[in-house]
Amino acid sequence: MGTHPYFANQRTKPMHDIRMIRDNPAAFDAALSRRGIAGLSSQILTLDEERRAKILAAETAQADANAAAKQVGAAKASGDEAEFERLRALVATKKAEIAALNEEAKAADVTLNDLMLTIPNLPYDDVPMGADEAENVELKKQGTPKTFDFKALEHFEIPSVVPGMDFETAAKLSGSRFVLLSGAVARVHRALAQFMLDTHVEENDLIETNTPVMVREEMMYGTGQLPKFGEDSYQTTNGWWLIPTAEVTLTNIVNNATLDEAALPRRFAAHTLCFRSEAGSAGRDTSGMLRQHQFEKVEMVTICHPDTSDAEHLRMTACAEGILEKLNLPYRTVILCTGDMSAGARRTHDIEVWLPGQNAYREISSISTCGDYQARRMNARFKPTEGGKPEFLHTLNGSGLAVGRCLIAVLENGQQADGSVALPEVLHPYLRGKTTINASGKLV
RNA sequence: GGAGACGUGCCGGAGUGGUCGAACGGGGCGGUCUCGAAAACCGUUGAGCCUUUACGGGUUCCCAGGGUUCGAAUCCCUGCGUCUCCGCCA
Repeated sequence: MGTHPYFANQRTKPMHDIRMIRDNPAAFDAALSRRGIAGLSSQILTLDEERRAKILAAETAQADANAAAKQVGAAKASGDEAEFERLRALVATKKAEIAALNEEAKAADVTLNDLMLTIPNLPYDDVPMGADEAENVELKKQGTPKTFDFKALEHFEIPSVVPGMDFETAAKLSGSRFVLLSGAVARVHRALAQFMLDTHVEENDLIETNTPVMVREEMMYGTGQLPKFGEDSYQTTNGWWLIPTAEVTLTNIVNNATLDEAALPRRFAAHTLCFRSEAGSAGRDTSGMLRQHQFEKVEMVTICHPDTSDAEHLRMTACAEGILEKLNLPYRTVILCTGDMSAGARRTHDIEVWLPGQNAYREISSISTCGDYQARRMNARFKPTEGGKPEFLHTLNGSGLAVGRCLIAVLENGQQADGSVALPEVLHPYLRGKTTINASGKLV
């Protein structure tokens, strides 16, 4: 297994800071052990030493050759043919030596990088240890699930919703895991997206952004979808990838850029389509529109100084929670344990909304701080105001929120005994004052 | 889809085989002048890696990869990208 071409070009340095590992191998091992990975630092450092020795040898030979090559011109100019020939031969000899040494140096470098690529990000100390989602820790519970004096239905069973949520026709058009919304349901779906984006722009000070949904392959490496998770996304015949989340476009805004520290933080929000193959999800959430190949999401991304990323993580979480609170939807917020976090995250908060039809909390937002993991892959840095070398930025991303899942939550939580749905007050202005989907599916 | 041009530092833009990490201009930073500011003038201003306690030294990078050459930003090949004109089109 060789290094992927994208990483072979040396523009990026995958995720881990080798200097940090050299300086404090014990801390590195300790953090990884919390993810169930045994001490790797000694293996890494051995490879690192070998790599540096090879580089030193290659560069020394190169320096010799350069010195000789420089004198060649002078020898020729002064007419000293013998000296000219001697130097010329010397450079030729060195050249072969350098080629061999370079090859060894490159091989050592590739070996080290390949190992580093397989290592997940280090969890922060405040992330609870655990094997799987059962060991996630609840941080907050907001709102009380409403008790219904009738059997709460799932969203696709509610009489007023049924006519506006057509899975059969969607299947005819596109297959399974698609839905055709119409009438009041489509309207409420649209209203939700508008409401979320407006709130983020006007109250949370995020920059409204409208992004492409097809991207170059390189961008999928920047945020970490590739090389390992390509089967989760779709690619067009001419090589573009359909974004599985606007995290890809919003975060890669700073791909290969060096920002002024004064320009930080940059906080973006975008409402986009998202596309996911849901490979490996066969049989899960097959009814209703909880899990689709195509869905809409309002995404938040923050690019910030390393010192502020913890505060930004809390801020972003609050931005997402605020949407649910305005919609009067009960939710709980959990911090994912080490075993449930994705490879790129250093800390993740999940927000789960109450779905009466399922009698359960279900994920509606996932908010992660990636530290400098993505920034290293993207080569995204900032120049410190007080001078000095550029440093890697920190990046965060979170849903704010998944529009389709939010629609489900609004419908299920608002359902009434007569089959109608009472809509949250904050949506009324977006519905020209309408407040309810009546039992026959009409917005009134 | 057809035709062509181009890819250089924070930006604009020179450079067609050696002395080029790269002219010149702009921007940024520091200074002189000024009560202060502007203007003017002077100076300074890329990044990665290796090495060094440090000062410093070395090496690589002019889209990427390969080739020619004693020597490449400069020549050749391939790929990627951008732009312009025509056609088509929401």
